[in-house]
Amino acid sequence: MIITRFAPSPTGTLHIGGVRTALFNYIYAKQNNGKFLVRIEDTDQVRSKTEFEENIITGLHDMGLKPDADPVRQSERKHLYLDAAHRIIESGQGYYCNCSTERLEELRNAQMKAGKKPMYDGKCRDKGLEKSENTVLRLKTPNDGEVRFNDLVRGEVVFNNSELDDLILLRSNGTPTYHLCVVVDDADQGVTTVIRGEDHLSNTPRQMHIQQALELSALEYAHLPLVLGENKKRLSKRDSVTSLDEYISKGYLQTSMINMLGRLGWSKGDKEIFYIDDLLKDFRIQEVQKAGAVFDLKKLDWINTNHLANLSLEDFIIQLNPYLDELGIKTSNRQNAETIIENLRTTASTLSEIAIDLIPYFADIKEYDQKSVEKFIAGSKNILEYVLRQLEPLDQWTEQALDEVLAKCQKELDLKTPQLNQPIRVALVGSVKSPSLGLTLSLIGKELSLERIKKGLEMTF
RNA sequence: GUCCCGUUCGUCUAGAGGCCUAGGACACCGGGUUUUCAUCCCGGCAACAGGGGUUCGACUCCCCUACGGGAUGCCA
Repeated sequence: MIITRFAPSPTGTLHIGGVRTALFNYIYAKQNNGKFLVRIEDTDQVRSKTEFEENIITGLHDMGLKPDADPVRQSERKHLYLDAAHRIIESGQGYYCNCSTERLEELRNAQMKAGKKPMYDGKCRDKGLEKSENTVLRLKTPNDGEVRFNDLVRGEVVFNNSELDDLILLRSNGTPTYHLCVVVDDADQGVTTVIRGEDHLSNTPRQMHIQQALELSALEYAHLPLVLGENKKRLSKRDSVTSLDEYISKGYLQTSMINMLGRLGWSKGDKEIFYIDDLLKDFRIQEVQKAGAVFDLKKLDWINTNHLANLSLEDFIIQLNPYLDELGIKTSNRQNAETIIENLRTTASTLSEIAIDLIPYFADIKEYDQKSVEKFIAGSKNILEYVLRQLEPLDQWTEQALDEVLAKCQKELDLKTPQLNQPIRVALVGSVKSPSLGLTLSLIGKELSLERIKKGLEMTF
């Protein structure tokens, strides 16, 4: 059975690159009737925070990437790593080293100066030192030969052992390092396929050596190209929005994020809109691009517009509600709330912006667009007064009736449509953004419409 | 510095030696529909990093250079 895993370290919130890695792991597992696991790599006690761990777990949950077992924490499995380290010592494949960090530093500098690759020179390799307070445990890495593996996205990858040094397995304080933990955990959890970021590519041969020392079977690998920011550099908080929760709070749908991330670095014909089921059916990890891919916010907007449009009204409202709540908007005070939302649902590409556009229909206008006021209201006293007089006696406040009144006004005042409509529109919603005028009036209702027009009148001269 | 990986329109990509006058999508620009906005429709702009090979023929294969990224930690 195929078992994949997503192994984040809780040193920050879940970012979109991580979501993509998790997504691909999830898809690959599901496509093979396998399991998708989550492992929290929290061995860095200084930087790891439980709040980040929670953020990651809820983020995965929000994305619908449900693990097939409860997440495990490396901090709770130390005994496994120490056990493994012990076996490596016993089998003579590791050794204690007491080289000081100063010596290592000097060594590195000297090697770089000489134009060589910096690596540990194996000074303590055959000394047979005993464990003591200032010794680390190193792995005896083969000096020659090569490691090769077949990467699902890159094809065959080869590393010369001569490029690899004896890496540290146990720190002098006795704690295990990342490489040991990863290898031990993957084996313990029965992981068969490691799908991770390209930044781990050169870690792979090291980990394979640990596997060999532990007599573990080799794994299948897929190294994903990195998600890049607009500057073509690795996505960083400095220059772009990286955190999943920021996208969620801006009002991008879960399905849009999945679509965007799944389509990033991969394609299927001319298709652009994918839901998780489409990905499960068509995605092939072998088809993902080898080069890094820029995360394009404009494209995300477009994708979200499409996903929003595909929602039923009922689902749309369910998705929208939290954003309305966020603005303190109550839709319960209007019996035609659904109709309003139905007619305004395409005003923007994110739920948070749509919620903002809905303010005039459910609450007081927060602010009038000054330009529109100057352009359309300021000099329209006569128009507004006239329309107000025509509207006041109207009993049938329906779109059709309103359109008729409007048409009549236009004829009698001898105005072009926008000349009549725009001033009224701005008075009604505070900007030039609204559905057709008759509809807008009917949505807002008689009482409030008249009130707004009177208020508009106060802005004229 | 050294090692590894990568390089098609601004962006995501199609392209596995002749199908390429390099296709699609987003963005952008123009036009149309719409009383405004959004939607929608039509059209346009725009790329094989550079140089050498191999071949009758190269975006596709090989080499070099350039550029970008990653690794080089008692971080993960």
